[in-house]
Formats: sequence, structure tokens, C-alpha cells
Amino acid sequence: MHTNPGTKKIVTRFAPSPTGFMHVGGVRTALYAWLTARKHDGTFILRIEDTDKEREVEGSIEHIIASLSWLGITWDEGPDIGGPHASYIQSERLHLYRMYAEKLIEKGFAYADPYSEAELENFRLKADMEKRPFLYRDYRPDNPPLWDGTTPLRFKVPELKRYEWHDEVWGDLSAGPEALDDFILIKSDGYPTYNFAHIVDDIEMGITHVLRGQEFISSTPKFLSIYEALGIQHPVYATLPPIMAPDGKKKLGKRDGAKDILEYRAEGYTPDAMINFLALLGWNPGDDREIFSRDDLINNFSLEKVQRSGAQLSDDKLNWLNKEHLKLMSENVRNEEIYSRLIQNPTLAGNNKLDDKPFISKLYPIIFDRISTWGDIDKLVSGGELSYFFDAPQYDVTMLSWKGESPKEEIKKHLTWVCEALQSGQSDVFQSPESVKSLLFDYATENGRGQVLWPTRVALSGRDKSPDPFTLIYILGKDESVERLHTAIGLLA
RNA sequence: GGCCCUAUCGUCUAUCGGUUAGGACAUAGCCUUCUCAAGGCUAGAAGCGCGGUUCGAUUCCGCGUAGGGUCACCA
Repeated sequence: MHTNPGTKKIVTRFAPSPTGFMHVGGVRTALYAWLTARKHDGTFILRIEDTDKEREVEGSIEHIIASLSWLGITWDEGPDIGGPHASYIQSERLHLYRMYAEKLIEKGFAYADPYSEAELENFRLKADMEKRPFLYRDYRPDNPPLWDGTTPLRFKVPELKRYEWHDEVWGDLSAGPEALDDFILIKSDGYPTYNFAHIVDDIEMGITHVLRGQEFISSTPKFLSIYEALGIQHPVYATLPPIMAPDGKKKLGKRDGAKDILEYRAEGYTPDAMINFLALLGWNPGDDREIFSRDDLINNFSLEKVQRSGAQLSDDKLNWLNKEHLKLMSENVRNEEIYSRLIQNPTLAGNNKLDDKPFISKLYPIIFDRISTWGDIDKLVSGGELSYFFDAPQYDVTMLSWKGESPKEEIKKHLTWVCEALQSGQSDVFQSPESVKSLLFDYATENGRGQVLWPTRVALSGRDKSPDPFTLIYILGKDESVERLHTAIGLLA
């Protein structure tokens, strides 16, 4: 980092526009800015850039707040909590943009745009036909009218020159005068453009580090020319690489099916895993570590290690990471989450086994092994993969035959033996899968494990895939296991 | 098209001129095993191309190629 810690308190911001939900792209930008602030004991500000009233979507601010809150990305100043630079909503700061605009007019760096939109369109078409880029400054009026606020206010580029600047991520960058133009500062509806408003706010709010996506690199010379016209030093820039859509073809965007970040919450990802995942999408610690807690991230994050090339979004690693984070949680918390998912699942509604806590607790490890997100629990239940724990299984008799080879009489003989063994078993036998196993294992080995264990397992679960029969017996208990074995024997008669 | 930028396994990435190019996800196989799951082990898998600099280039430079971004009264 170029700034000396200690010299100046670091202030970063996340400044989304309220145009709908947030996807991983925006969230990662917020995350990196947040991490940068937190790492240096700085300030993180949330600011809403609502200067485009056309594109504004109702409820977006709440949605943004909900998304960041879910992820535990906390801000020190923002629209909901206020702060020394309130308001944090641009539409409530119009007087400030006006003030800065007047300043530029005074200095001769801003003027009223006299052209109609149709006239502008003509200029553009003409430039297009001549195969040269359209630049408004080529048409800069000699004697612009006084600005009365009903026409756009344009910036007058102070000097056409090559700008060079430093970016914490990309290093030294530069762009020639062709990147400069007389862009609009204040629109005819009275609202400032992004190009102008964000600069005013960053100045007013004392932002020291601006982190944003690389779509802004090419307009940086414009920003620099404004700072220059105002005679104010620009903040440190740190440009983030794009996140690419899963097909790797282009930048992830809402139009290409980018997911609402809150959908991840609904699917049962944990905020810690999500943050870990997003942090790694474009940043790495420089070594082999992959699993980071929130604090690890804050301590290890650095802009220098941020990637320059775009990273493709892929859920595989997220699923793995989520599982790893689930493993890090305490067993109690995990079990509570599993339980609440079970009782909320409609397919199990009203099942009285849900009230049998000792029974349910035996189910926890079985379920935990089979999920990578909390939402997977619902999939297991809905997919019927756990239904035999709650209700007597339904299955075809032929399934009792291992590989379809064993004669009925033999299956019946084995099941009867198992049944009797269980009935004569003392209660301590049913205290663990291991003790159940020791009760049945020798017989199974002598008579062919497949021949004995397969039909036993099917009799208990009714499924070709399930946990092993010892575990099933342990979970279901002596009585229910015996009952199910009897049912199977009956089917074979 | 102009301008800006990027380029290592399928994916995320390590390497700050000298490595058998490392790790992780994913994939495959094996072990465990009546079947799943979980777990353990193993394997395959990469420097876009051509020049140049250098004793030596994945690494530095140029060109090409490919990809991305941007050229709004959107942010």
C-alpha cells in the first residue's frame, strides 16, 4: 500500500445505485473495500448513488442493506445510521453538487449545453459516418448561454493531455487526451451524473481509497481532470478485476442471469463461506491457504495481492468451501440448524417423530455427512432420501434379493435370524452402530455379507441406497427394526 | 473502429529470471464397503504463438492472436 498507515486514516466506501438486487460482483467490491477499511482500523461508508431516477427500483436500498447485513459487512456511516456527512443518499445532497458546479462555472470549467438531444444525435451520426469517435468538445459552443439549470451543465476539460496515474492493483496507468471530453456534470433534470456526483461525495466524505470495478478505468482520466479543475488531490485508486459469467465469455451481469446474493442465503450457504469464497475470487494470500475466517480475511487481505485478470464464477468451490465452514461450526449450532430445517419441511409436517429428540439427535450425523449447504437438507427430505426414518418404507419384494440372485427361502432365513438376534439383544446393544454390528457381523460374514446385510438394509429402509444396516438399526431402535424385519419376512411368504 | 487492460491445468490460483511449474476445486481410479454418504490414497491435467534481451525465460521487451472493459442527460 502506498499510503503510510498512521499518516492518514483510511476511509473507503461502497456506493451502489439502487437499481435492483446485488449480485456477487457488487458484493465483492463492497467486501474488498470493507476489508481494506477494517484491516487498517479505518472507516467504511455506505452511500447510495440514486441520481438516475429512471432506473431506480423501489426497495433496492433495503435489499442492499439486507444483503450486506447478511454477510456481516458492516458500515460506520450510511443511509440507515447516519454519520457526520449525512445524508448518504445522493438525491438528498443536490445542494452540494450545485455548489461544486458553481465553483467550476466560476473557474470557467463548466458551461451550459445549448444543444438539443436531436442536435447531439446528429453530431454523433456524423462522427459515426466519418468513422471517427464522437467528442462533444469538438462542438463546444463559443458563447454558451448562462446556465439556468434547465439544460445540462457540461464540464470544460481544462487541458487536453495524457494523464498518468497509479492504481494499487494495476500499477501505473495512462491514457491520452482522446479519453477526455466535455461530459455532463448536471443533467437537465437537475441531478448530477455519476462522473460528477461521486467525486463531490468522495471529497466531502474524505474518502482516501476508491475501490471499484475495472469498467471505470477508462473514465479515470475524466475524473482526474475534474480533480485538477477543482484543485483537489484525487484519492488512491484500486481497481478490481471483473467477475466473469460461468461461461467465461463476459463480465457477470444481471442480464446474464447473475444471482441475487440473497438467493445464496435462501439456498443455505453461510455468510462466512460466501465471504471466504468472494474474497478468493480475485485475491489470494500468496500461499496455499484457502479457508479463512472473517478475522483471517481482515488480517491477511491486501490490495497488492488482488488479481488483474477476470475470474470465472463457479459454484463448485463455493459448495466445497461452504461444507468446510459447516465443519468449523460447533455441533450444537449445526444440529439446531438441521432440526429447524426438518421441522419446517412440509413433507415432514405433523410427523410425530419430529418430537422425539433422542431419535432426531441420532439422525444429525447422517444428515450432516450428506450436505454441503443447509438447503441440501430440504433436498434430502424432498427427495425421499430420509423418509424411511420417519415412516415405514414401501418397496417391492424383489428388492430384498441381493443382485436379484438370492432365493426367497434364503433371504427369509437370514432375515429371521437377524430378527431373532435383535429380539434377544440386550438394550445396550442398541446404544451404538458398532455394538449392533458386533451382534450381526459374524453371522453375516459366515453366510455372505451381501446375502445377509443387503436384505436387512432394504427391509429397514426400502431403498437400494442408504446408510449401513447397523446404523439404521441403531437409529430406528430395537422395536421398529424388528417390526420392519417382520414385515419383510411377511412379504416373502 | 479508437482508447485502456488481461493471458499458467476444465476452474480459482502460486511462482516477484534458474522449480521435477506448487496448491485447491472439479474429474478418474483405488482403499474402506451389502449399497450410499463421509473419509484416506493415487492419477491425469497448464505456461496462446512468433521474435528479441539474457549463460538461462512462464517471468522482461516487441509483434501477432484471443479475451475483457470503455467510448450515454447509466452507474
